[in-house]
Amino acid sequence: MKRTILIYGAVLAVLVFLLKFVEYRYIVRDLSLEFYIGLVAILFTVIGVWAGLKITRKKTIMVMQPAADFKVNEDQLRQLGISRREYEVLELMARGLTNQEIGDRLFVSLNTVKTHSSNLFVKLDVRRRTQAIQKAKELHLLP
Amino acid sequence: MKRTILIYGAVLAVLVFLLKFVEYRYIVRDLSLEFYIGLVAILFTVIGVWAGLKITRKKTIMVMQPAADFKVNEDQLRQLGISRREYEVLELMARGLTNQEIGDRLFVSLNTVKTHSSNLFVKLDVRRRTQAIQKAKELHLLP
DNA sequence: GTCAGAATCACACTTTCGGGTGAGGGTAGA
DNA sequence: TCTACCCTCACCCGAAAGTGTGATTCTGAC
Repeated sequence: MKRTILIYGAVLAVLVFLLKFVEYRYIVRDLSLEFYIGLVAILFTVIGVWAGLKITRKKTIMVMQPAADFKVNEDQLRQLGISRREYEVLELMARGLTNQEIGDRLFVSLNTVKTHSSNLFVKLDVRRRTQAIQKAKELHLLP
Repeated sequence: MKRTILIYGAVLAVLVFLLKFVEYRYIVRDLSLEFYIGLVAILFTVIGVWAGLKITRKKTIMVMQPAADFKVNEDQLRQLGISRREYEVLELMARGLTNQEIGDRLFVSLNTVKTHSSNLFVKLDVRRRTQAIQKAKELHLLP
C-alpha cells in the first residue's frame, strides 16, 4: 500500500514536470493554443483510462472470479495442507485422466499417484475422485 | 454498435465545444494559463476514467454470463440421443455418487445404472465418468 | 546435525468401473 | 401389427480405483 502511494506520487510529480515542460515549449516555439490544449487533453485522457482501470481492476477480478480468469485459492490450499504434487495430481484428475496416465505425465509410478490421490481424498474429506473434483471446484482450487 | 459510435461522437463534439467555451472564458476573464491547463487536465482525466470503465465494463459482464444463469442445452441432448434416464444418471454421476448409490436413488439395480452409464459414455464419446462429467459441462448439459 | 514433511515406491487386498452380451417388457409411431 | 427405442436386469471378466502398511530419499527449517 505504501509503495502504491509512492508510485502514484512519483507519477504525479512527473506529470507536473511534463506539464511545465510542454508549457515551456509552447512559449518558446509559439505553437497554437489549440494544439497545446489538445495535447494535454489526450495525455490526461490516457492517464485517466489507465488510472481508472488500475483502481477498479482488483474489484473487477473479485466479481468475475467464478467465470473467466480463474485464480487458485492458495490460502485454501495451505489451510487444507495440500502439497504441490498433490495439487498437480488433482488437476490432471479433473481432466479425466486415469491414475496411470497421471503417473506417466508426472514421471512417477502408478503407486505414487495412488498415494497422492489417497492423501488428497483425506484432505478434501471425500471418498472418490469425482467428489474430489466437485469439491475442489467449490473451494476454488480448480476452474 | 452504431448507437455507441453516435454517442461517442456526440460526447466528443460536446467536449470540443466545452474546450472552446473554456478558452473563450480564459481570454475574456484573464485567468492564469496554469489554471486553464489544470482544468482541462482534470476534465480529461475524469473523461478518461469514465471511458475506460465504460469500455471494460461490457467485457466483464459478458465474461460473467456463463457462471450466473445456467440453462440445459436440450438441443444438444437430443442431438446426442441422450435419454431422460441417462441424463438423470449423468447428473448423479457428476455429484460424485457411485453407480450403486445412483441405483439406490433411482430405485433401479446396479446393473441398470451400469448399462445407462455405458450408453452415456458411447454417446458422449468418452471412456470414464470423470471425462463424461467434464464433457457434459463443456456441452452445457450440466452446470 | 536433526527433525518434520514431502515425494517416491512397493505389495496385497477390496471395491468400483466399464465392456460385452443377452434378454424381457413397455410404449409410440409407421 | 411390427418396428424402433427405452428401460430394466443379469452375468462375466478385466481394468481402474482406493485402502493400508511400510520403507527410502530428499529438502528445508530450527
